[in-house]
Amino acid sequence: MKTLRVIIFEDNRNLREGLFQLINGTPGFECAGAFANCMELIKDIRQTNPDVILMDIEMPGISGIEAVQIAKEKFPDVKILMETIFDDNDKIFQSICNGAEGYILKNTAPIQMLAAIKEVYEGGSPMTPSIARKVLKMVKHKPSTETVNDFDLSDREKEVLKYLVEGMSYKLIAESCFISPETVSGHIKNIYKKLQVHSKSEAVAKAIRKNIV
Amino acid sequence: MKTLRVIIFEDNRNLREGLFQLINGTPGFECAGAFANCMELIKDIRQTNPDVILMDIEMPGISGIEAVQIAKEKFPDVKILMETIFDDNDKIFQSICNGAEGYILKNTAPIQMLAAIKEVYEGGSPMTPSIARKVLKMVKHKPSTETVNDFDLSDREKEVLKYLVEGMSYKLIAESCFISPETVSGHIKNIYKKLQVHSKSEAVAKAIRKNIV
DNA sequence: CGTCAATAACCTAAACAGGGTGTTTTGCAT
DNA sequence: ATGCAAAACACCCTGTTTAGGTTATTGACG
Repeated sequence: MKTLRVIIFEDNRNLREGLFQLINGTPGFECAGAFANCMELIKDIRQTNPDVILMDIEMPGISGIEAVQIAKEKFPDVKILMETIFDDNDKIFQSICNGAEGYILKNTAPIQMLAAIKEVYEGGSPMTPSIARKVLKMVKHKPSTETVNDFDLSDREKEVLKYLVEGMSYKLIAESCFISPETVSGHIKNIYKKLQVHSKSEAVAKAIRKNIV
Repeated sequence: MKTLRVIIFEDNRNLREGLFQLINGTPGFECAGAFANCMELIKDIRQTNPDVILMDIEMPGISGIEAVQIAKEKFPDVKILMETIFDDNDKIFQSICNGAEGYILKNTAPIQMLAAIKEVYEGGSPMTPSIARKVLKMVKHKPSTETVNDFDLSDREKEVLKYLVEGMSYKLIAESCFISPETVSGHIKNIYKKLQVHSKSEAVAKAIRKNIV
């Protein structure tokens, strides 16, 4: 199996050197660089050509979160494993949005740290359970898309509503459904009653917001 | 430390009995029950009073996903660790929404299985890296609310558009803005040009979808 | 001084909201 | 199978709203 090239961005000297030793001392791993900040991020990455980057979230100057964004833009294939002391919701969320693959706490045992490096390389997203817990809460709370409510619309009414949302006139809807415009009008009257609205635009807004479309 | 009471819902007999042996054979763990289906879910939980439930996602009759919902409703404090063969996006997502805490693949090593049980009990959300990867994608893609695009609408135009989305007629908007209906009409013409639409409903749909409101 | 946003007005054809009446289809229960 | 109720269909009428066009004044900004 290929030896994994790893580089480290970590401002704490002890930790940085500790990780360097750990990685270089383990068969199958190789630490191609260990840097105290991200001032020369692009250059550092280019010169070391890593498979995986270990990135501290909290760093002076360019933070790990910004660094992820920059690095991912230039080197989309490199896997990034974030290291953090605090499992702060906001920072995790930002890192995710910027494209980091894994998230582990710094107090993770060395053996698991190495396992995590290997896992990000293989396409997984290792994360410590406490961080995973927070990520789950994000997933659970963000898409507040529920509303089983379809307001008792019939199939035909839903179809007509869909066309309404697309901005079509009664006439166009009639053509799409192969029915007369008057019938469309009839359906729309019923839709309005069921949604309790009085205009196309209100119906469209409600349809989108309540996710009926 | 307290011995963890675990129960299992798993239709595969070999796996069920294997897990039962594993858990009962490990100090600090105790398997209080192992069931082949969720027909008597509530009764089973009440009688065994578990700390953690190991729940197979794929089961005949009541699926693990449904079971999570039912169980969490009656016993909100019990931690649930889902087990699955396939890391199917949709099932994971549903389980999360129903409130399960952890997600591991069935081929996870026994030692990690036990670690996962302990972790859910302690408030974490253990998950195998491949599942975590999918969860991350959900977080990352769900709030796709970006679109810095506000289509160069002026402040007044945005205000008018906001009222449009609320379903107001030109006349009502005019009153809300203390301007004449003709002026509203003028603003709306400009809005249509900028959004490249030709009706209220299209404008409303675009405003909501592109998040201008 | 020119440009742009905001304001205002007028016009016309088309579209819409809301009300009614009536037929055909179709699923469901007796 | 028979018959009811709910959908889907179709048409009419009336007044309102909207889309799209033109034109023009004001004040702010560089």
